[in-house]
Amino acid sequence: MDKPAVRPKRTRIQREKRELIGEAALEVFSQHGFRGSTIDQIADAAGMSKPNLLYYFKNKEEIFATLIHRLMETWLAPLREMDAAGDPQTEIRSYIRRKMEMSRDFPRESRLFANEILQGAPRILPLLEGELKELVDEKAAVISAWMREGRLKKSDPHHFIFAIWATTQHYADFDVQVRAVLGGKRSGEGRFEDAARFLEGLFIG
Amino acid sequence: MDKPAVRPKRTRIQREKRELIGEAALEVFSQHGFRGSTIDQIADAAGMSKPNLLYYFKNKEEIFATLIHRLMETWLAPLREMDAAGDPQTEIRSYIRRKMEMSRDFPRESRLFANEILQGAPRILPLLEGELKELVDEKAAVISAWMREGRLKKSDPHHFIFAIWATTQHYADFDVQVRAVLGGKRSGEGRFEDAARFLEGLFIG
DNA sequence: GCAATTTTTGACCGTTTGGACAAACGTTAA
DNA sequence: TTAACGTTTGTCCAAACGGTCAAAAATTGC
Repeated sequence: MDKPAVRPKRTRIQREKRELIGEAALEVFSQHGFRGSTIDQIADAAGMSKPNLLYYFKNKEEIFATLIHRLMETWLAPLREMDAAGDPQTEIRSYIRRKMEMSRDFPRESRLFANEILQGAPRILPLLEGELKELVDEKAAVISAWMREGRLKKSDPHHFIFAIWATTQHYADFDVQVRAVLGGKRSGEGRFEDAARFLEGLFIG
Repeated sequence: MDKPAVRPKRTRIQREKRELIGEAALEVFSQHGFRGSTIDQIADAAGMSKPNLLYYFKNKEEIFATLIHRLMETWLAPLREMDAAGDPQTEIRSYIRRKMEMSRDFPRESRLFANEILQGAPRILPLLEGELKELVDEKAAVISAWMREGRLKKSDPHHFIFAIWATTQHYADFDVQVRAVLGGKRSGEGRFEDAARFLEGLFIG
């Protein structure tokens, strides 16, 4: 209905600059949230002037929307990879590993996403109710089958998936708290490894 | 050092109005975050004019700080109640229940807290590194003892606690997503009950 | 009833912010 | 050389915002 009829043709510079702005915006937005970030901050982080930035994105909203929509793909990839034909334990373990790696390697993306959901998901609610729900329902069915076959401990598959999301993303979104509680000693980079091992035990063991 | 030397004496009206403002501010802050909220919005929600509100709180920051510090008490209470002398299974189950009830009954508080942590906990970092860390270390030791005695499945007690936080708070903080994924049918109020049962099975079963 | 005190408000101010715009600058190719 | 096109910037504006202030209104204590 209201999709962009034509994909705008972009020059090399436009592609590069939009990419550069996206990176800068991710940095800023993930730290201060949408309302807490200013176009000037993003422009500074991207090393350009505000009007110049607005030459590439028509407004602040569009920068944010572009970012979060691009992010959604990356975000769902690990769940997509879960293979019904594989071994349940291995599949779950891999899923947890991948999600944990994302928390470790892309904490800004995780926080950006968390922020959007916390505010009520104003920009991506349709995606959650559509694409995401479909994917989760599909994978929940897979997990459910595994449970019926006695290859995985029985429980509610939807809440099972929620629990994996919650626990893995916790290490990105609540990182400050995790580090504060673990204290200097154990809050080195090893904490992600420890957490991953713990979660495997929790969800599989 | 820099503590308020004297607790300011407050009239009945001051106590009532500060309470009223707190309630309004919780509503607004939990929806839009600190920077996304305006004093006018809070004043409106409290049914008073902006200057009037600023007669009770010297600025926006003070409203927020008051809220979040008051919240911390409530937030830690359930963990405080965990009793080393009790039965491990019962204690863990009660803890999960209480945390789940808080997500159901005080989602605004949960989101306010999540927001603060996401932004790097600028106002409560000392509390996290002090009071919270001490409490968690203490309870982790209790859990650890239970595990050593073979009364609870062995795992890392700190990550065990994190996992309970993450999963229970998920149902408040990511409520929109949970409801979107569960869809109309199963996203009624029963979802908290379902989740609580699932989590008991996960952490105890 | 009245003076002292507390509470409330309208008007106001300086700053920040998102965004517009036209003019300048740079690049390319006929 | 010059026309065409893409890129960059300085300047500007209106709205939103946090916060002040003096004065009016309400309440309280005697």
